[in-house]
Amino acid sequence: MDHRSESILRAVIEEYVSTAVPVGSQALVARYGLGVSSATVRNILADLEINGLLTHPHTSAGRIPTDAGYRYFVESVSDSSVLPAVEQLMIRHQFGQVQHASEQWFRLAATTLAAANRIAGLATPAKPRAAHVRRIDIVSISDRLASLIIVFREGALRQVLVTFPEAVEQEALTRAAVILDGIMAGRTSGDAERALARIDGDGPIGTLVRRVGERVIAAVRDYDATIIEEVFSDGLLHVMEAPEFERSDKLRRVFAALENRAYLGELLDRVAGTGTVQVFIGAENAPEEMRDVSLVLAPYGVPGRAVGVVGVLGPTRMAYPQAIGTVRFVSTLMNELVKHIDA
Amino acid sequence: MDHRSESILRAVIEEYVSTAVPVGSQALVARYGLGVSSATVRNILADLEINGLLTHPHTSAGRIPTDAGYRYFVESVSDSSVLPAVEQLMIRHQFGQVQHASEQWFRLAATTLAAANRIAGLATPAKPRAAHVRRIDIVSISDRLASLIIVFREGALRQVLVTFPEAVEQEALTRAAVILDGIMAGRTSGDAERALARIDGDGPIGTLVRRVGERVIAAVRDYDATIIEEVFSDGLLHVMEAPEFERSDKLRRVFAALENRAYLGELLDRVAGTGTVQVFIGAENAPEEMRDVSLVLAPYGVPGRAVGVVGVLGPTRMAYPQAIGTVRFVSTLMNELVKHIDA
DNA sequence: TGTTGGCACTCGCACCAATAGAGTGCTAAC
DNA sequence: GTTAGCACTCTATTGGTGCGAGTGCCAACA
Repeated sequence: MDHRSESILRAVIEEYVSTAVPVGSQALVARYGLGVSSATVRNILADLEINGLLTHPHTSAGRIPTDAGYRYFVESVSDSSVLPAVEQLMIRHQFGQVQHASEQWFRLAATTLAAANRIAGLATPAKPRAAHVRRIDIVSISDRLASLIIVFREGALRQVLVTFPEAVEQEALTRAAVILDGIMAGRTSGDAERALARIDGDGPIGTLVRRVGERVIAAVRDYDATIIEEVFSDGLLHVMEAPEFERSDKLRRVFAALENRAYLGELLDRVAGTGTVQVFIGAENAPEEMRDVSLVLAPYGVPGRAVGVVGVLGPTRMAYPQAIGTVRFVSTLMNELVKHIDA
Repeated sequence: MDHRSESILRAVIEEYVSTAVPVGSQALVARYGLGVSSATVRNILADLEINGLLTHPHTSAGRIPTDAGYRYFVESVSDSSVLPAVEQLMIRHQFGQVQHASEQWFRLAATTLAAANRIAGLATPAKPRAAHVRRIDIVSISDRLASLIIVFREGALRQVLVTFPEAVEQEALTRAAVILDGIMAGRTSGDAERALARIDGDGPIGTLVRRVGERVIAAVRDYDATIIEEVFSDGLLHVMEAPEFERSDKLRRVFAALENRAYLGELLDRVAGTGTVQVFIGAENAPEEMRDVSLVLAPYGVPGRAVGVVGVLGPTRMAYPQAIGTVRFVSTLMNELVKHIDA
């Protein structure tokens, strides 16, 4: 494509992203020093429309970018979008504050992305395909009730209540925990199950170990089966403020679609496969409800082991370069953080 | 107040709650067999308006309830609103499914309340004023990094990362954990701090215990300082669908006010003090942004120890009797659940 | 051949007036 | 105390009008 056409497309997108108003030929020559008359710009706009990069709400309105237009734009700038050093420093500082509270990382990632782009920020904890148990602990709560705590190698934690048919002492629980810890630490659910099957001994401890062991395996399997453990999000209000969603129920459907995590899980797979920032624009999203929003997502974590995703969600009319820059930066930060844990 | 006036007020509220349209005298006589003419009803409506229970959007419109009208209505019915047995059974069944996963209780409570009332459901975990440590565990992650896990008597869990200046073996960590567990179990942050101060011994284990102990105390203090640990919510979409919020930004402000937990913390205090279902209608809410919504809240937990709150948030035009019934029921369920844990 | 000024044309939007309809408040009769 | 009747008020809707923004096209020009 023509260099001039390209810069006009760029100008249209820039203008439309910031004003949300269809942009006409006169506005372009007035606000962007193009060195040509509005008539020439009109011809070029018409060409861009024929090529499917722009469209018209109605005959006498200015142009707005199509999904394909945004796509072309994103392809042409994505590599060059780097976050300014000042902002990098600010974000890095915030993450420094919470580096010891791992459950806060995701919340902060979502909040940071939301605040930096004034749209919705998303983050999911890194989750492995097959979790490895790192530690098992059992805490007595009352005679017949105990709390089983499973720590995964990837840093996640699960707490399960276990009831017993008769009273069990903490001491017995501790011994059972030590045994289970011994046979299950470092194992996946399948390995742990096989190891548990080899345990024999009919004494009370043996029974206890088997009973609790089954619960451990069930919990690990359950964790494995969960595609996305949790979606931390922030700044959904920002998206509500966008004029395209102000008086419509489209956004409600987007939220509803987001609560069902199937699509996000699918995207996670695709993003994890590439290992870099990916942009999904409007109708490129499979679910009907997502056709009016765009997602900018990046994976983090250790490929092949635990992987999570961070990103933003906003109207297709979104400042893509900035979004790509912040998402890329936050994903590298998250990478640094989880690298230490998933050793 | 007159019995007839009261039943007309009731009819106005019932009608307005279900239609969201100001209700006129003719609609009342047509749909509710009042046995009087519309002119009589008009006189009564005028009286109710003088008493401040109803109001007028404009001269030629029907009546809508004021906050005071809802308040009067709620006072007159709140005791009698009990959830039908069928619904009780369904909800009880759902809670049965997750009885072993305590972190899911709050999520389920919010979801249940939202679904049953088609408005937003809220739930906060029960949190004590001064937390007691039940168990301390330390899991080595790498040479100089470990995960410190604190289990509170009330069932909550905190995970903190701890770094060390030099390499530390898991064995040393385990010994430190046993010592810390011994001196801190059953203690509040203050007690634990005093107990830690009495520990001496300059050996590597002593240093380790002090180092980790400080982190434990910081974490417990941090937990104590948190008024509300987390607000689980569901069904905010339902509220967005209400016609009064469909094309306005009021709801955005409500959400924003809710994210700042100060007001919810204040309400928690007030609700916990009474021990029963409380209703906060429209302008009875202190924050400006909350003037257009009502809250129906109930405490659960052990008064004086850990207390949490469950409830619903919706437009002032809300089916109060049903909301009160479900909130009361869910709070008793939550009571049963936590009773076992906070022993 | 590409660029430009000019101009007719289209369409949305804001504005205005007229009208229908819902509902009230008041009065007089029962 | 209740009711029918009626004038009155206010909203929401409808249809018509004019304005302005912006396009598309054409003819002239470099």
